[in-house]
Amino acid sequence: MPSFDVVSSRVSFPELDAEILDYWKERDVFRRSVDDRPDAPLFMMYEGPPTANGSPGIHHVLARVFKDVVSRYRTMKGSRVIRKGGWDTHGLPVEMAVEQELGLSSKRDIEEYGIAEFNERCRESVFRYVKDWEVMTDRIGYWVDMDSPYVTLETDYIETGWWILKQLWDRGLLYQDRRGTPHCPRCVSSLSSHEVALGYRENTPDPSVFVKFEATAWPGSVPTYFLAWTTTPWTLPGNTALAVDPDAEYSVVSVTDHQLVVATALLKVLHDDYSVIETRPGSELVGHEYRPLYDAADFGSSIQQFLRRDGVTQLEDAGSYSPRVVAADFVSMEDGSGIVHIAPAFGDEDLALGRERELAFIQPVDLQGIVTGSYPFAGKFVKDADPEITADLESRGLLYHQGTYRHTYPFCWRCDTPLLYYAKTSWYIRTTAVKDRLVDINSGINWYPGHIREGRFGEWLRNNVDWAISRERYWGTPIPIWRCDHCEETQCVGSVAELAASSAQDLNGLDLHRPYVDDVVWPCESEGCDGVMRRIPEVMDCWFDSGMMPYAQWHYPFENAEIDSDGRLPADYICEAVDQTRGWFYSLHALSTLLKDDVAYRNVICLGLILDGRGRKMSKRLGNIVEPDTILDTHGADALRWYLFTASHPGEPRRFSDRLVQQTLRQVLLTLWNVYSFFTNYANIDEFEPSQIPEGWRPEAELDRWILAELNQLVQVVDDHLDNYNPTDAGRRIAEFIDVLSNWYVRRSRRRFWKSEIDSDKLGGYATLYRCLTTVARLMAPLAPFVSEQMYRNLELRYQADAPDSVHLSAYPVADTLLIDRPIMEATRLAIRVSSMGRAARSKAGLKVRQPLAEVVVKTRTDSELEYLAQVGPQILEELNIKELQPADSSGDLYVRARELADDDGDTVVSVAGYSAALDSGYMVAVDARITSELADEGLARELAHRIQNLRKGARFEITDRIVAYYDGPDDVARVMTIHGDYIKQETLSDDLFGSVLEDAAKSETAQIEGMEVTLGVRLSNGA
RNA sequence: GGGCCUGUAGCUCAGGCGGUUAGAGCGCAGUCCUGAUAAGACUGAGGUCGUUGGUUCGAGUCCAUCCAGGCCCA
Repeated sequence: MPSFDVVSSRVSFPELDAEILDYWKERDVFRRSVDDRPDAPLFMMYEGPPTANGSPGIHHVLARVFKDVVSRYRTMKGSRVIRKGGWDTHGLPVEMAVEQELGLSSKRDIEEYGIAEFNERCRESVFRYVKDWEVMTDRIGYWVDMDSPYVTLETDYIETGWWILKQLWDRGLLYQDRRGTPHCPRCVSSLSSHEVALGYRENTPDPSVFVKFEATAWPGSVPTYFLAWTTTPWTLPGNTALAVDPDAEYSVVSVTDHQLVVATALLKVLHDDYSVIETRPGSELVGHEYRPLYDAADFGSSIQQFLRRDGVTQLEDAGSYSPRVVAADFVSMEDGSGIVHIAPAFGDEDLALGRERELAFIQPVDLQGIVTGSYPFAGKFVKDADPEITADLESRGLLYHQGTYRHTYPFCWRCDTPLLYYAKTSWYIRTTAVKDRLVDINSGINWYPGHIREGRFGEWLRNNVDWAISRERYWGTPIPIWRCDHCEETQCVGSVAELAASSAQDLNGLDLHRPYVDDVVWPCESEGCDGVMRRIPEVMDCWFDSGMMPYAQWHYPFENAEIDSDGRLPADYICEAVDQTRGWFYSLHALSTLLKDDVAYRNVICLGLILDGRGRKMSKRLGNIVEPDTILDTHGADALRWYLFTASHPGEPRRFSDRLVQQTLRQVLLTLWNVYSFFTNYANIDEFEPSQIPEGWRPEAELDRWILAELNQLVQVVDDHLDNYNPTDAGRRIAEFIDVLSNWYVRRSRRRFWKSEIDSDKLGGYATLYRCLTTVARLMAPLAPFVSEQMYRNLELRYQADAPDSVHLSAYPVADTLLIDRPIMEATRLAIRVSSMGRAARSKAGLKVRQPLAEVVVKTRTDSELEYLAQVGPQILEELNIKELQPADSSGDLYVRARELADDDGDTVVSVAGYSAALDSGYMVAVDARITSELADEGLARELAHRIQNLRKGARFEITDRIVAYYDGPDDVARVMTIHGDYIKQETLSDDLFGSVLEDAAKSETAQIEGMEVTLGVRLSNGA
């Protein structure tokens, strides 16, 4: 019975993945990795909930594997890692998709279709791709609790949200206000500042118009106009004032037959000839009245006005208005004309100024962005009305100039409609009340990369504005505020029980969504009021939903009130892409600051965006999302994971490339696999078992001491990197180790394993390689969970009955620092370098490695390296196939002459005194290029042995089969076959070499060797 | 306009505190090695280390400026 399962060098990683997935499922490994250690320290990972209304892309895989690697590492380090899956199910994106499917295009359509039915469709749609997500999650080896995920639409989840809002309400942090709010006319909803942040688009063209407002009582007989600038002509019908800087100087200039008033500093905007008539400060313009461009009374728009009574400013109906010039402190002297068009119905600054100066308020546009009233351009969408307004003004001589202005303008992050600023009431959370705490608490968060903390995120927090949380939509967490329809009575409801009590109804089983929750009403209890308490129509921003997951996933505080103290708050670790800075990272942080005055997460990896092959951001909208399935089916999960971890540091953006995944596979995973396969093949031949390694065994052979030194240093470094949330450098270091393990350790050790007897040297080799493979398997388990599991099971588990049955339940390796032998590491590095240079020297002189040479002269950079050279000389000689090594110093004749011949720029190989010498950075490796006839014979012997080996291989003999070889060729061949017969026999496991042609050879060939025609043939030996 | 990040070979990326001639992988051309390897080694072509200044005996590295790109914000 073989010691280990036979490992073929040909491996299908996708098939291996499937086998391992079955194993995990069978043994319930993931659940046990959490549940079987109730007393272990807790490590909390929060899953940022994805929306499952679309299939997952490669960028989702990126985030998920970075979440997984940390969780698996912490598990192996002994923590109990809680990670509950979650689904984000509410919000505009969901509504958008359903609207599209149903062919609805407005809120009116939705209401005609029916809110109940519409929301039912939304509910269905968000689980449509859950299966795809589960399959992907499983397939990439992301361990997360998908059996009991939190779901933002569930009653318990919503109830926690209500509780939170009630807390804020009681503290006066939840309020309603009329503001100039970014508003999407297609979605007919306002957006929060962080949603706006998601949709800025640069270089957006907008009209740039300079408009003339005619002053009505300007002294003198020449018509005089105030020149104002705007990029939104559609707001002009809403104009009720012009603002000037009272301290700036304004000029009155004469142009053809009229006069214009412009800030002196901005006279450069005038294109025509003009002459300055007079100048006066802005303060002297204040109070001047002018004729409105469109008198609201003539076009059917209602006129209201801000009036201050007893210190309270309110809007009241008015029959007419007289627009005038007012002073403001925000008038720019950078662009425009220094006179700012004010429309309180739109911009936030305009609205504030309207209140302050008791201006008129005219709203000629509805919430869908359609111009109302009887304007010539009524019924048009505002952006379409722009050119018509401009043309109309031009025909009336009120347009001074028009052009195009390119600037960065916000668009709806989901539907790409340009946003309008629109004065309306919304609900806000007063985050500005805790702004300092937001900033302070952030300084205690460990950000990767570190610059995010003070940079992007810190900057964002320092510019914090109140969080607009209401959405005039349908599918979302309903805002739990009930209001009397007659009086001012308002109640914020903090739980379902409270709602039941207030409404005196049994609400068991009530769907808290609209429209059902809207049906819960009760009589107003205010004295003498006969009104009815009804819920306000708005639902919550879906970012609020995701931000409250630390509490809502446990239905806190209705259940699990102990999370405050049991380690489940806050998270130890979260990880999402950088676009969540204003999204989830913020909503978690804001709510945690408000509710707990503490961090929501201690460590966070902020991933760069994943780009497509052309460097563009991947998004559903562009349709350039890479499907993970194809990659997984061809290269396997470990290759994809490894690539994602190591291709670039997590914070950097990365282009995704299938080619590079394949490269990773070959270079790292296949190389390791081949070492593994090599080991098991030979261990099986020799019936090596780990139990044969003596207790307290220490490596003796130089190579063994070297690779174990490298291994233990690797353990230290990798552990340190992973402890610092850096899988990238951890993976890169492991890959470097695999490279030297394969290309130096195994290469140099092969002959030790070929020996037929098993001695202590060979046993040392097995012990060493066994330790390397088992240690690497554990080290890389968090990164490549599949291949490491397979190696662990075959190498360790079958020999340790009491070992955990999964590598992911085993302990992370600990370095044996006593084995980290620095001198031997440096010596071997020197051997590798000298060998490489020696090969260069041979190659340049056309001396193939199979041809033995007499001597190599090595000059090192420093004297201390000469000692190393003595130590590793035999390795170098064997590697280079040379008889003797001669050390040299900088005064050596050969070195001096080589230096003279070499150009002083760059590496070079020169030919000097019969030697071929490679020079590099103060080193020289010179090989004696002279080949004696003895050396030539030896070279031929090696060549013949090599040919026979190839025939063995071609005949598909077993590695251990003994054979008989036949040859036919010139005398030289016969001579060498005789002189070096023993060597050739030993190398090729031949019992006999016959100088004739074998007719029925298992394999034979006739070839040109060193200019001679030689025929070789092999067959299995029947003797021995 | 402001903030943060990035700029090194055709591509993907390394280059602690400033220090001899700036590296690796992939790709291309050629040679070699191989009884673990789907691999590996060597050679060649390919670099104004984004630009321009500065500090220094010495700058890919530190400072400033500008340019380009990305993300974010006004």
